[in-house]
Amino acid sequence: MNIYDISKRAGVSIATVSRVLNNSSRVSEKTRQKVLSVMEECGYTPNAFARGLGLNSMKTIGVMCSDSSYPYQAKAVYFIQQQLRSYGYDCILCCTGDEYLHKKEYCDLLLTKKVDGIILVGSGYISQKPEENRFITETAQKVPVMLLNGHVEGDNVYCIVTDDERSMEKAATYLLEEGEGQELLYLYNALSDSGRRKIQGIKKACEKKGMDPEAARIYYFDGYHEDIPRIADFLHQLSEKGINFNKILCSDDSLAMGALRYAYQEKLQVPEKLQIMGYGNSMLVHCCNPQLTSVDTKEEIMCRTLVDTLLHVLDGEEKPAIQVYSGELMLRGTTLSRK
Amino acid sequence: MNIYDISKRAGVSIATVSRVLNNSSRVSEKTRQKVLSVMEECGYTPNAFARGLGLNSMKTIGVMCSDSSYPYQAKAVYFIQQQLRSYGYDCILCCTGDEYLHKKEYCDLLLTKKVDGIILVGSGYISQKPEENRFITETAQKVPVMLLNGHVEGDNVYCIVTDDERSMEKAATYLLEEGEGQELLYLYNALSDSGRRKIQGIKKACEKKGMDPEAARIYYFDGYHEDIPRIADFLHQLSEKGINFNKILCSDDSLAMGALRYAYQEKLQVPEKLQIMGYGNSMLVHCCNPQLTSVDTKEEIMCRTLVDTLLHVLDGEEKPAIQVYSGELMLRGTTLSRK
DNA sequence: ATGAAAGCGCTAACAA
DNA sequence: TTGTTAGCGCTTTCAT
Repeated sequence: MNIYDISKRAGVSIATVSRVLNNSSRVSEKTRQKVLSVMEECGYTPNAFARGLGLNSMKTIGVMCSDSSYPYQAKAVYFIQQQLRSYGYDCILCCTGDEYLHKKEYCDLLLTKKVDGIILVGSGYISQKPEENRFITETAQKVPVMLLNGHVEGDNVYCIVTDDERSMEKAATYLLEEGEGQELLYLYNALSDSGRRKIQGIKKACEKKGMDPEAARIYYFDGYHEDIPRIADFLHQLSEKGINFNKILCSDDSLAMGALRYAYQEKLQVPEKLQIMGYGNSMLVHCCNPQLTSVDTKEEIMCRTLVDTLLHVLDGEEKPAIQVYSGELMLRGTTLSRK
Repeated sequence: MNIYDISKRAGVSIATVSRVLNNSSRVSEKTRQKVLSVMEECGYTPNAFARGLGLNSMKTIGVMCSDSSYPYQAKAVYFIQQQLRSYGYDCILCCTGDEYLHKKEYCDLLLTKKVDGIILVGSGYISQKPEENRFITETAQKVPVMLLNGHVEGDNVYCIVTDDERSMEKAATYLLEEGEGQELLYLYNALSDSGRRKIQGIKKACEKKGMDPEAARIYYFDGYHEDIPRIADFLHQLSEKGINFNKILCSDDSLAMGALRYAYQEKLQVPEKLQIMGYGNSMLVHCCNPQLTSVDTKEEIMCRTLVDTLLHVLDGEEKPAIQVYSGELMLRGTTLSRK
């Protein structure tokens, strides 16, 4: 069943059928109805490949992330997919891992598949080495590239980012001001673009409190973010080494889960003896006792904006290259509350 | 840049170029090298749409799930995507929600997009009403349909399932045998196919212990699985109503998080006063104190098997219609350990 | 408003 | 082993 069959049965030419298919206005209402009813009768659906060949688009967007099972990315992928569908677009999902070459290869793969645009989820796609970001601007010469939480300058590249530096600065400032002492430890496990911005925020907060930002207790946990027991161990080792802290700020809620486990193992009361703060405001904040203070990064609205922006760009409209959202501190039981 | 350009520059016909593209053995090594080098030079990649039109396939698989941000589904989608890619296939992700019509519509949409196969993630795709499962068998007349944790009979439908009934029976039996009394409460929040099998397992365990399976304390939490505070409230209300329990078995780890919150709010010591068991063995098991006893459902191996099976089917091989995996009890701190 | 016909870039049957 | 050629099912230009 193809366009010829329909045209015969409807007593028109294939051109007319095609026009109906593409909602052209240059078809009389009468013939349009006739053609539509024949299509209905036959249960006809146009061949997507042939259509793609003619239109040079199959209305699909490539969505890349390092690992879509990570809570943040999982949410992002979900929101993006939903929003794309509302515009009639589908998404091809690619989990690239963290290696530069894989990222680049997947990008090329998606171009080969002739997607209409590419979305990079997470700041892991931005490197400090400019040459490792070139694949993004190069890709953008073919299709619009959208970055969620990453920033790179280039034609046809659009960035939707959280103001991680300011958000982390706010979070750290809060902790430094609450409770006794300023033994703040910052724990992170991603060396990404946003990871670096977060660290800047921490240092800024320290500086403003008259502390030496270079002496800030900033530690990198080199392991899988879901490996809660190892995170706890890591903190234990730091403490064994004589590093003092009574406040832990984490780059991610799951790291904070490790911090809570550490507190439990060491029988440190939270928040009296140890304050803990996460980042992301994921479902994990409710999975612990007391509940976790965290920073809400407005993920859903960011994803919707990202997709809206992309679709406007595909429509040829002008759009801002960067759109920044601010994080919001969600105070809960793992931190002391302001008197 | 197309196949004609390449053929001209390489001094061969387009048929030969096409053969090289498709790894045909009917090309001399010399011309193959010549053609390949020209392709390389020109940075040529074949047009995927034209290729799809000719081959009637673009090597894409449709992956449907209700909400890819739910931890179980997020993991499944990730494993499936990775395994598909290792075979050179890509996946189009669709989040359908729970409504029957949406599921059916997405299925049709994927067929329209001419995917080579469809994977349904989660038992939510199976209804008790046979007419609501018909879209699956109908779809299977066009492309192979794979079910992860759902079971339906039909040509070209392949099911990879956890033995939820036996697994839940094992879990419930364990709880009934440990500690004082048999006040076991079963909490679930999905009325899906596997949800029903789990309940059967609970009843069976009760029966074998000489209890009336119809009197079993089986409760449905009608809410979002991530809404931990509401789950805790729900348990509180049950207890207010005079329903006694000192053991809670949950259909899902996130429900168990709610149970732990409840215990915390009521100051019930876990596991001494209240034993809690989850299902799924997700990262959440490490996010609480004590750590959560749960049932490991072998998600990764199931997903790999699913994709392997699909690819063999696409190759025309014969494959079993059902493959069943057993769950494994992972004992941790929220349950009493066997003496 | 409608139709004829020339692509789009590839595959594959058939011929050589 | 290689080339010729007829599709695949659609879009779109150019007539009418």
